[in-house]
Amino acid sequence: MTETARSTSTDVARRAGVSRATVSYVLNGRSDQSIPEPTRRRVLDAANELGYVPHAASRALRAGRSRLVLLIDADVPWSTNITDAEDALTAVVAATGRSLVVWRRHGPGDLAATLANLEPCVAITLQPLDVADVSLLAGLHIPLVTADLGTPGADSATRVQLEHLAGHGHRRLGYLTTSEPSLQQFAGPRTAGFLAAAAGHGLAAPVVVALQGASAPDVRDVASVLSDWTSRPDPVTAVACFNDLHAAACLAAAASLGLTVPDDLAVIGLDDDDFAPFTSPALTTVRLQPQGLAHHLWALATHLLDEGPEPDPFAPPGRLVERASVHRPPTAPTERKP
Amino acid sequence: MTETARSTSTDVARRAGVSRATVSYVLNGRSDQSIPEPTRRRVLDAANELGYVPHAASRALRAGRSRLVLLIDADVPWSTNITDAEDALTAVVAATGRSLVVWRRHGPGDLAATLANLEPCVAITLQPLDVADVSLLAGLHIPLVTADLGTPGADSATRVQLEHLAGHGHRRLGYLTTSEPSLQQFAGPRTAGFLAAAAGHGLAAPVVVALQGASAPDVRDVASVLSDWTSRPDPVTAVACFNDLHAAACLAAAASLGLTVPDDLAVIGLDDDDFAPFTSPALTTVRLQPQGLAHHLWALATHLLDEGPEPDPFAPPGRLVERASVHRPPTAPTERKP
DNA sequence: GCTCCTTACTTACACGTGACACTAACAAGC
DNA sequence: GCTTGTTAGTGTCACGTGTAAGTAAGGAGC
Repeated sequence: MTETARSTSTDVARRAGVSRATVSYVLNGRSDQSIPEPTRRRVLDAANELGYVPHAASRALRAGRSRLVLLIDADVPWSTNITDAEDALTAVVAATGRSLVVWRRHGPGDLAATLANLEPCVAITLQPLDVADVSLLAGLHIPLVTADLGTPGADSATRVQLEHLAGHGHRRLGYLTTSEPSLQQFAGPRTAGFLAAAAGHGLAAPVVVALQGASAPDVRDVASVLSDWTSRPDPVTAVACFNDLHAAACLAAAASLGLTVPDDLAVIGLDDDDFAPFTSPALTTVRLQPQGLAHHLWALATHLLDEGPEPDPFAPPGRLVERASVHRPPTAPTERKP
Repeated sequence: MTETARSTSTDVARRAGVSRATVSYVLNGRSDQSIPEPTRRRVLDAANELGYVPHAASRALRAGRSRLVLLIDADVPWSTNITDAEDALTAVVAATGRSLVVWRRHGPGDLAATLANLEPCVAITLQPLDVADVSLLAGLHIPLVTADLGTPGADSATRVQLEHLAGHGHRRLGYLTTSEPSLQQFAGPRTAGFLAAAAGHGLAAPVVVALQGASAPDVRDVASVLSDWTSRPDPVTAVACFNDLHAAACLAAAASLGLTVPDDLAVIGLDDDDFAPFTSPALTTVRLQPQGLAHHLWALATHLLDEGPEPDPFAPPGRLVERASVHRPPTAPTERKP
């Protein structure tokens, strides 16, 4: 196999015996141009035989917009839900002929450099950017789609947490969350949603504690919180957590205090991470369904791009995954997945 | 603020009172062109005032190569090590003025579509692609860098696992891995590395079992394996696992069988995932150091691109993270991180 | 005064695509 | 036979950049 050059639309035109314009009309399937079937076929065959693929950069230059969609990920710890959301978004975007690529920001100054290399694209972010970044995008005329998860009621998953605990008779609740700045975008609405749901069920306001720690809290810190909560006059009997990692820390802390889960203390997580079946006891948690979020985000994007209709506000629904950390299951705490 | 158009090098030239070529020479810092300081300064000031950023698509068209590096990720479950490797690679690539973007493949046919949208770029993959994909890249003249982790001795992390177990007196070992096809690229070398290290230490060949399961194995399957291993005439006293998720399943299975870890059975993982401190007992594991891998990959890339020197083969080193699943720590099994 | 060399630029092309405007050939209408 | 309309195309420009080739001005050499 010799060193062959990339074939261009000029090569296709020459091989099909037509002009380059005709090639463009055929391959872009324009209906306002009359192209007889034999010619159309000649062009298509030539393109196939040459393995012609339009040059992305050239096309982006001409169109003023590339077919890339940049997902700007914050530098936060991963969870199943984030990768699920990414996968769903990848599929949705691919269905429109575009491609989603993910960029994890590394420092504050990197965004400008990255955009300079991607430029005529579309950007999506799962958490709000600060003012400087937004004006950066505006200066380059890059449309930005933001998942506004901060709207009231946006986090219905915490309602699922609360309803499960309340349904099992727990009246005095604790909420364990994080004080990590980069996670506040998620932590804020979740805490608010949990408190609102508790109020809606006529429960006393849950006690909330936010612990530091870049990805996970320290077990000793959690133990001291639990020790405090369970030794009150009206002891906390159930703890809902910001995510599964916090819940796992909570289980470890309970064990170190000699508390039995779920009898002395119920614990519920959020995310359904891969390790959730393997904690002791196996973690009851709530799984988000990010496929809907992906469709919502892309609807927002098309609204910005092609003037599609503005989509309704959207709250990703949560699905309860019942294991053994809120109440004892009828059988052994091991599980068999489908 | 009015709707202003993107500024181009023509705008900069007009504002500085020079031709577009001069602008290009100044901004690209060409040393073979003589540009007096006052002119240089006028151009730089004009570019700053207009917020000029070169158009990425146009530049890629002209240069025949974009400044994007595409990391092709397989559709495998995440671990701390993969995201660490991505982050390190992002930093290394950014230091060269290029940008790394990540694409998670979703189906077999998607690669062609994605490349058509990115085209004049560079591709990096952490696991080998099949023949069709490689020829696809070749047809589009996209350089491909592959991390060849399958070379002998490439997985030194398993040697760390073995040495820790052997150092604590374990002579009869089990190795628990996965039969999942998409993970074989990692599983194969790891198993081979563990067996080789065991032979090197004069131990009997470890018993190996590969379980199915897309991300994690089923606890009952693991329990039946452990039950078998521990009831032999020469019972297995320590188990090394493919990753931390398998190790967590192993701990849960041991608990369900009434085995005490580490007294009845030692368990060691690989990855140091975020949840590892929270298992019961806290998981002893091995953390890979992917920063070195990132540098190695980029050295391979520059070798392909600019004819830099070919780098030496590289094996990412593993670092032992000692917790409580191989031997009892002197104090309580909770831990405080720095 | 003429050539030769350097300095400080400018003009013009190429990269590959998409699309508007134009045209040659031919049939229909009267 | 002339206009009008349709069919099946083609010629050419624009997108924004990087750079090779060209050129006008000014001084040195004789």
